Amino acid sequence: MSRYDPAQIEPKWQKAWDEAGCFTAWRDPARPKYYVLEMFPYPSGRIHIGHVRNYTMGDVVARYKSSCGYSVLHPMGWDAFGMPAENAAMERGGHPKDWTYGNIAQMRDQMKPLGLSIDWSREFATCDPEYYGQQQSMFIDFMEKGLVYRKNAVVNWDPVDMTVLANEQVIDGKGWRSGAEVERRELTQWFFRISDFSGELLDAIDGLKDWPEKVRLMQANWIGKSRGLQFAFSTVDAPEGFDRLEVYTTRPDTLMGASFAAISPDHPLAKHLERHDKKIAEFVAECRRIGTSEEALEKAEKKGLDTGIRVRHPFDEAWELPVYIANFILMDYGTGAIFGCPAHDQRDFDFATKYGLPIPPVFVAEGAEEAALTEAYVPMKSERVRYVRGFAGDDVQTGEAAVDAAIAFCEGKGVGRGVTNYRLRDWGVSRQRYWGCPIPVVHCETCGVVAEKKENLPVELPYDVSFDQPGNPLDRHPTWRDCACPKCGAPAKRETDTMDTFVDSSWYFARFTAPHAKTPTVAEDAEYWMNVDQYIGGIEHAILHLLYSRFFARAMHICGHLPKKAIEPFNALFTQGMVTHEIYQTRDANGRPVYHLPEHVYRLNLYGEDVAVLRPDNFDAMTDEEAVEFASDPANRIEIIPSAKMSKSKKNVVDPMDIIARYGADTARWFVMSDSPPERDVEWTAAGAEAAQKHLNRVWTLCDRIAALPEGKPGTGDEDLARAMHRAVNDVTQMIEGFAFNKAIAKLYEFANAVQKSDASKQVQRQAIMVLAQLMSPMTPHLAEDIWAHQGGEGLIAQAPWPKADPAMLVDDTVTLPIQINGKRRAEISVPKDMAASEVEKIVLADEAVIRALNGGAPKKLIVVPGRIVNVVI
RNA sequence: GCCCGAGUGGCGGAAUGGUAGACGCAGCGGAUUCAAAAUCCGCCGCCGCAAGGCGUGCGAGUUCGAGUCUCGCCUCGGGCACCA
Repeated sequence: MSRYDPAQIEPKWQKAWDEAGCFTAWRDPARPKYYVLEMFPYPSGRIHIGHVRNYTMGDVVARYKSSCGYSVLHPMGWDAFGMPAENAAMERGGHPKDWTYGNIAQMRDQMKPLGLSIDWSREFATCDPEYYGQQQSMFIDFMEKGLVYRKNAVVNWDPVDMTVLANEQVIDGKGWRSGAEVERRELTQWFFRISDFSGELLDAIDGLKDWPEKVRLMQANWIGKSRGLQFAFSTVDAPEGFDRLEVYTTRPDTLMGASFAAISPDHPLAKHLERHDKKIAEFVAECRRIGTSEEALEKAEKKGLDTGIRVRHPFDEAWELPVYIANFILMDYGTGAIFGCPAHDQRDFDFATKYGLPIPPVFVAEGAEEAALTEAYVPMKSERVRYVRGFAGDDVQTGEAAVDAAIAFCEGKGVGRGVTNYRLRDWGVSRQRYWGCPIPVVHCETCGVVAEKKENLPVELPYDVSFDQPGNPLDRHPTWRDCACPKCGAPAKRETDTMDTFVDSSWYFARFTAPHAKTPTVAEDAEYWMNVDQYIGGIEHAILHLLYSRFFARAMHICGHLPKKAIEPFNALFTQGMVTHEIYQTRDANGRPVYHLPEHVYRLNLYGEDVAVLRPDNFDAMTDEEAVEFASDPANRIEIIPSAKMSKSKKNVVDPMDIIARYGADTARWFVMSDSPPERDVEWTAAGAEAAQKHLNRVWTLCDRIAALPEGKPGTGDEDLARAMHRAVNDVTQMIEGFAFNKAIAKLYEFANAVQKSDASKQVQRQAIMVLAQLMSPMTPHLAEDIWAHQGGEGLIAQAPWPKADPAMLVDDTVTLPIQINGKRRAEISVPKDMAASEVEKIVLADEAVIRALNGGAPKKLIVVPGRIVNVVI
C-alpha cells in the first residue's frame, strides 16, 4: 500500500512538467490562445496567503484552459519599484536595489514549490534597466505625441525632514517620522494627459462586458462626467486683473438661491490676496496644513474667510454676494470657484449657517409650501419639484429638466455656456524619490527641457547613493545629475524626479508578450497574445491601476506599440476578495501605534473573552498553565483590532510557507480555493488546513484501494456511479468557468464521497477516480498527476484533454416537487419529469396534507411550476 | 465627507424569484483499538416531549411565493488620485 507523501511527489511532478516544457508559452497558429494574468506582486520579501489565493486562482484557470486545448500564456513578474525599499534602506541600512532583488529571489523560491503553471522564462522586474529603459523610451514617445506636460502641483512637505511625503506618510496632518505639521508646497511636476481621454475612457466602459459591474460603476464615478453651466460673475472691489470670477455649477437651476461665492485656497485670486492681507495669508496657510488628500479635505471642518470682495448676481446688478475663501473647494475641479446654494446642498447649508448667510429655497416638494429650512433639501434630480425661485422651464419639473432649461436660458441671455466637465484629473507621475524609473529628461539652460536621446537609454539609476539624509539622493548625487544636453551638448542637469510606480504597472501585461525585446513590444507577439483574456487581482485596484492601464494602452497604441484591438487590454476581469486578519497593536511612548506580527502574539480565549499578549522570550519554555497565567495579567494584554486587509505596515500577515512545509502545496492550494467564494474577503484561520489535508489523503487512499481491486472485478451500481461522474464533470466544469471555485470543490467532495461509497466494477471505479483526478488537477495538480500515474494513465494529466460530460447521462426521469400551501412547504411528491401540469394538479389535490389543509373547500388558486414547485393558495 | 460593496446556523459558506442551510469545519453519539491517533458509520438552525411554531442585519413594500426585487435605515469592509 502506498502513502500520500506530498514532500516526495510535489518536487517530482514539478520536475516532470519542467522537462516536458508544459508551461512554456509559444505562438501556435494552430490553436486559440489564452492569456491569463494575475496582478503581479510587490516584492516585499515573503509571499503571503493572499498571494497564494491570487496565483492559485490564475493557475486553476490556466491549467483548465490548457486542458481545453488553448495555447496558454501565464507569466509572472515583479512590481519592484516603490517606497518600501527606500524605507528599508533608511531603517536598516543597505541599498534598495539589493533589498529588492534579494526579496525577489526569496519570493520566487517561495512561489516555485506551489507548482504554478507559470512560464518563468518570461519573468522580469520593473526595476530591471531592460524594462524601465523601454518605459523611458515610451515616455519620450508620449512627449512627442503631446501626451506629457509639466505644470505646478502641490505635494505634502515635511518642514523638519525637508522631504516630500506620500499621503500614506501623513497621519492626522503630521509627518509620520518627524511628527511635524505637514505643509502643502508647489512643485513643477510631470503629468500624463489622461483627462483628454475622459470621455473615451468613460464610453468604453460599456464594452467591458466581462468586468464586474461594481468596478465599471466605480470607474464611471471616478471619471465623473457632469453637465453644467460655466459663467463669470463680475466682481466688486476686486484687485486689478480679477474683474471676473469664473465659476462652474451642475445646478444652474438654483442660481436664484445663491447666497455666496467661494474660491479654493489655491485659486489665483486667493494667492494674489494672501500677498497683501495678513489675515488672508494666515487663513490660506491654515488651509494648506490640511494635506492634499481629498479625504482629508472633505473630512476637515468646513471653514471660510470673507475676502471683502463682492460679486454681482448675473441676473440682477444690484444683488451682491460675498466671496469667501473656503477650505473645501478643490482647485482641480471645475474652475476652483463656486457659488453656494445653501438651500439645496448640505455643505453649503452648513457653511451658510456658520457664517450667518441667507438660505433662500429655490424649489419645494411638489404640493408643499415654502418654509424655513432646518437642513438642505436635496431630492433626486429625477424627482419633480415645484420651483418657487425658478427662472426657466415649468413651475413643476424635475431637476434634470430644470438644469437643461436653465442652461438654455443662460446661454440665451449670454450668461455663460453649458459645458461637460469631468472629475478625472491629469495623472501626476513625478515622484521626488530615488527608487523609481528616472524620467529621461535633461534640463539645459539654453535648450530648456529636452528628452534624452533614445540611444542613451536606459538612464540608469546610480548605485552609489546614501539614505542617511532625507530627500531624494538623486538631487545630491555628485556626478549622475550632471550630463550633456542631448540637443546642444552643453553641460546640463538631469531631471531627478522618478516615475510613479503606477506607470510601471500600467504596461507590464503588454511586455510579457515579448519580455526581452529591444523595443517595448513586438508587433506579432502583441498581435497574437493580446488581450489579456482573464485578469485577476484585488478589488483595491478597481480604480487607479485599471484606469491608468486603460489609458496607457491607448497611449501605446497612438505611439505604435500596441494594436488597435488592445486599447482595452483586459477582456475579462475578476476581482478577488482580500485575505484579512486581525491586527495586534500596542502604543509607543508618544502614543503612536506599534503593530505586531501574529507569530509574535499568543492568542487565546480566556473565560469567553478574546485575549492577546506578546509572547515573552521564554514563551516556548512555559507550560500551558504558565502561559494562561501570563495572559491573565491585564498588564500583558495588547489590543486586538478587528480583521482588516493584510498589510505589511499593520503586520497582520501570515506565512503560507509553514503550511506548505507541513502539508504540501496541494493542501495549501485546495484550502485557499475552498470555502469562501473567490470574490469575497476571507478571514484567515488555520483550522481548515488539517481538513484539506485529510481529504487529499482520503482521495489518495481511495485511488490506492481501487488500484488494488482484482482486475475484472464485477460490481453493482455501475450506472449510478457513471451518472455521478458525468454530473460531476458537468458541474465542476461550469463552476470553474464561472469562477465559483468554492462550489467546484464542494462538488468534488460530493463526487469523492460517491466514489468511496460505490461498489461498482473495477473498470467503472477506475474511470471515476481518474476523472476525479482530472477534475481536481487544476487545484491539486501534483496529487492528480500521481493518481493518474498510479492508475496507468497515459502521459501527464497536465497535458490530457479535459473530460466531457455525456448530456444523456445528466437527465433524471423523475423529479421531486415540493408542495407549498400559502407559500409554506407542506409536502412533496415524486412525478415523472415531463408530466403535464393538469396531471400534477390531480395528484396534488389528492395529497393528504393538501386535503387536510383544504378542509373540504376548494383552493383559491393552484400554481404549478413544471419541474420546480407547486403552490396551493387557500 | 463622497463613491462602491457585503451582512444567511457555533464557524466558512450553498440556494435561474420556487424545498433556506449543499459542501466543509467545529460539536455530539457509535464502531474499531489494551488505549490513543488515524479511519469508518450516524446526528447536527432555534424553541418544543410532540404536533407544530420561528428563522437569511433592522423596518416597510411588490408577489401565489422574497435570502434573492424596490424603498428607508444599521453595522462592517474597500477606494478617494504620492501605499502597492
